[in-house]
This record gives sequence, structure tokens and C-alpha cells, in this order.
Amino acid sequence: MESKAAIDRLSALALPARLDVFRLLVRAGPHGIAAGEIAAELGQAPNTLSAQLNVLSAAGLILGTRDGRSIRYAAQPQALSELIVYLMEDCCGGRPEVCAPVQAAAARADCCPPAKPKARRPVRA
Amino acid sequence: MESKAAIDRLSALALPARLDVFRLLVRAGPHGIAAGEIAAELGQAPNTLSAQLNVLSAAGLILGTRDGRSIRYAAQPQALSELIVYLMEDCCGGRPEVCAPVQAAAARADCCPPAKPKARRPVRA
DNA sequence: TAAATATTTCGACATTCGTTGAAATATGGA
DNA sequence: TCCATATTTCAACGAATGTCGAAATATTTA
Repeated sequence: MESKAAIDRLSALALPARLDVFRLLVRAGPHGIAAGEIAAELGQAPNTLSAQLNVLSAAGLILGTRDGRSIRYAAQPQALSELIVYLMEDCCGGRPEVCAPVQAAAARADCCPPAKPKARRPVRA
Repeated sequence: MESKAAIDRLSALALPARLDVFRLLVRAGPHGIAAGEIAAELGQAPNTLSAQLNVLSAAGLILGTRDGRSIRYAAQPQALSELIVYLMEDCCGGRPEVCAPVQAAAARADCCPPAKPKARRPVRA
């Protein structure tokens, strides 16, 4: 991913109110939540929330689609994983301190259990 | 990790000049780089760079130690991995879209090859 | 001690950012 | 069409942020 996009996503998530919105939407799943419900859930004014949604949308982290008179916003999980992968690449070049704990976390059974363990290429031949 | 610390790290990295500094330091390894060399390398004014270093330090992403008349700054890779793990936990609860690509990236041989593959707990018993 | 090098701190400035109230737009139902 | 609901847009304001020049601090060397 491009550096600019990474910066956009980092700063989009770097405000508590927006991080709250994003986390709520990730947990809500692909169906998303209507803007009004998000505002009610998080206790934000509708117009303030709209500004946050704009920032998150522009960063590609969420996507809004109209549903009747509401607009449902859904997280774009791959946008976060792209960002994470981008950050992880900083540690490449034989420096595993960053990736190792991430790998461990990703491998933990309580976080994202891989439904279908693909054929795993052996680590060192 | 705490939400406030995560926000601090996100916003510390959300400025191109600072992300450049951090990436440079991660690649430089534990020995770190003197502030002046960083400034020269990235073409930043010394006092401006000092402000960036302060922000990154306050966020726990880098650590400066005096070495003669220079101060060497070294990345704290675990600070980044803590942040990444924090972000990844958003996807927990049976929603693997975020973690799966991260897991794949972490497992790629060209990024952080696990030197000693630990005993791997089977994925599903 | 004095001078040179390395880095930080301070004060000021312009810019950006987040929030708010009011008005505007869009949709669905009577 | 008219009204109610849902959300966004606009303009303005205050707060926070990044950058700059100048001065201050810390360290080494002569």
C-alpha cells in the first residue's frame, strides 16, 4: 500500500471518537450500522459523527450504503489489514522483533481462528 | 495495551516526517542513529526533528540514549507490535478478515523468518 | 576555561483539526 | 403534495499541531 494511504488511515484512527466508531463497526460485521444508531450508541451528535464517518470513509476504512432513509456504514476489514501489513514491513530485513509477537497474536486460537488451515509451506525447507 | 497509548502511537505515526523517522530507526536496528544523522538523512532541520523525536519518544516508539555528544535514538519494536496486536483484536469474535491477511504476511518467508519455529499447537485439536 | 559540536528548548506564527448550531438534501409514508 | 425522519453540508469558532529562528544546555577537546 502507498505511504499516503497509510498516513490517512493512521490519522483517521488517531482520534478516540473515530477509533471507537471503527471498532464498533468492525465488531458489527458486514451488515454495518446506520449512522443514527452509531451516534446513539456512542453518544455523539449526528453532525459531528458525520464528519468522523467522512474521514473514515475517505481513508477507505469504512463504506456507507443507503438503506431506506438510513445510511448503513460497514467496516472494511481489509483496509486495516493492509495498514497492519504496511507497518509490519518496517521490520523486514531479518529483524523479527515486530512480527514475531504479531504472528503469535494472529496464531492465538481466541483471535481469528483460521477456519481452513491452508497447506503450510515448511518454515525452512 | 491501553486505548490512550494506542491513540498516542497512532497519531505519532500519522505524520509523514515522523513515520519516516520511525521506519528509518526500525531498519537501523537496536544500535540506533544519532539525532544529527537522522536529520541529515531525512533532510529535516535539527530543531524540527527534535520535536518529532519527542513525540515518538513520548509514545514509547523510540528511545534516546546519550552517546558522547550525540544522542542515539533506537526504535522500540515491541511498541509497534503492541499497537498492531491492539488493532488486530478489533477483529476478534470470530471475524477473521483482518487477522487472516496479517497472519499470511507474518508467515511469509521474506518477512521476519521465524528463526526457531516453536512447537506449534495444532489449529483445531 | 574557552571554543566547538550536538541537541534541545523557547516563543511566535500560520495551519490544520474537531465541534457546534443552523440550514440543506434525501427518502419514505400519509 | 406535505410532513416526518435520517443524514449531510456549511460557516464559524476555539484548540491543537507543526515549523521556524534564536537562545540555551550538554558534552568533548584544546
